[in-house]
Amino acid sequence: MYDELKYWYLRNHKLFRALSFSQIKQLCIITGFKKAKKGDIIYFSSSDVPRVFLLKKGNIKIVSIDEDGNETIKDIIQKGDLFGELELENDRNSNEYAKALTDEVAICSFLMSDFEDLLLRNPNLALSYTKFVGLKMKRLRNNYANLVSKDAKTRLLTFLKDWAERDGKKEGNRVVIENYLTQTDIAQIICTSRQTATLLLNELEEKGLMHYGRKEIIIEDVEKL
Amino acid sequence: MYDELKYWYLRNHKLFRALSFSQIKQLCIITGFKKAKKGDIIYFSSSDVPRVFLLKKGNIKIVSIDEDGNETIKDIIQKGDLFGELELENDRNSNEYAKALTDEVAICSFLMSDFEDLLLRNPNLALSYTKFVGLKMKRLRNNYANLVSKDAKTRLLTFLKDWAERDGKKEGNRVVIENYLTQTDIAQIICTSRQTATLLLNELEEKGLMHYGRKEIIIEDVEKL
DNA sequence: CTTCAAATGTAAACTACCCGACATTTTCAA
DNA sequence: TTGAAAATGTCGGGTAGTTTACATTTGAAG
Repeated sequence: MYDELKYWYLRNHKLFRALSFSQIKQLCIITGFKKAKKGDIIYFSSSDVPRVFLLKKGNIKIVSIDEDGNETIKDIIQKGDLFGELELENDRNSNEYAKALTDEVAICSFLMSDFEDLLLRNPNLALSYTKFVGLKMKRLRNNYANLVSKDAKTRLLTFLKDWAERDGKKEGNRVVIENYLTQTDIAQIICTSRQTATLLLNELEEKGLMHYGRKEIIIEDVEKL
Repeated sequence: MYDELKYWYLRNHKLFRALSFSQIKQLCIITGFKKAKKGDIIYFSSSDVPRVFLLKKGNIKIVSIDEDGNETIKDIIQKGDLFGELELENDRNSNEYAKALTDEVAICSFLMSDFEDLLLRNPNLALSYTKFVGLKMKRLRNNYANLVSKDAKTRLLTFLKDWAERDGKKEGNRVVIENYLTQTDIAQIICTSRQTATLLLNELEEKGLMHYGRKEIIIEDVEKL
């Protein structure tokens, strides 16, 4: 029954839809399964065997700590996303970990070596996977271009639009986003200081363009952002 | 004979080493081949069919222009690198082009669809390719982290070390790099203004740490950078 | 050998943003 | 309920780096 559940999770991912039952099974047998709640830390690039993870439910952030002890947000992972050693190269020296942003986070994982085997036996999957990684790369590129040429305000706006697009409930031009990020998180994502982020958010609020709440963010008109 | 040459180029790339002659041939038949000299512009994300490119010889930079007409260097491609629509997704709306940085640039290309076919028929290649893309992604990530948390001076040093590592001729701790970049290029790569880059380079020169010349760059002691 | 455009050097004014410092509010566990 | 920690709000000084503006040097084409 537990196995059935895990099967369902994978089966429902567009990447794995093309697989046969036995192929899924092959992954599933070795699959790890983990639940977490808000604030929990999930290590994955630690002493363990390299794994690929699939976020089944909730939201998490990938954080890395540099020599000086500064936290940097590397990525925000949403339901249905794959993460971990996507490069299929184990990379021991990066000290990254994941942190649950919402309650009820569910993650399943499989061994990288098993995944590789599966890719080898399933060229179609390999191709899909490559495209998937490519997509991630494109997103990263966009962020990069943004960071380089735009100021903090523009970056915030871009981020908000993006977030609304990906995660918001639309009602015409009005968008409501379930907010699982603090202003500090947002600041880190758009690469600015917390104070600047706060300032800019309040500025938007005063202009009546959006409302920032700890539980949800309401954008009155996405077009006007 | 011409075909033989192209075959050799591909054959010599680590990515394609595992392929049989006929498989290479499959790619090669449709392969485009192009030569360029310094300053030439090579369009690739234009009206044409989507392609994957392999830089056989020389160095090029990938540049994109944003709405305001600002040039941004997206990537520096070196001999042996694949580039183009690596995501295997054709992306019409990005106006990027490549520009030759050295004389005697040679590029071969193949149709994306052919490449996909090949990947489908050759799971091993698909896996290698995925890892290759992953590596690119990791590099991009590093740049990103650098840009976020370090100042211009550190970024310049990191870039120089990196360049020396990848492209320099070492004689002990002394490294000579063939210089195909202008200071403007370097500035764009490390995301700062030309003036700042000039300033920093001259600062390093005064300290006797390196010599910047238009033809070559000499780093007296990489360790001390 | 000229000429002209591109590359490099230099300096001052200006500014977006960081950083430290603190007040206020909210949340949550004890 | 209450107290402490985390999140948010606000302010001003300091500064790295941009921008503008111009001078000088280099190299390649005619």
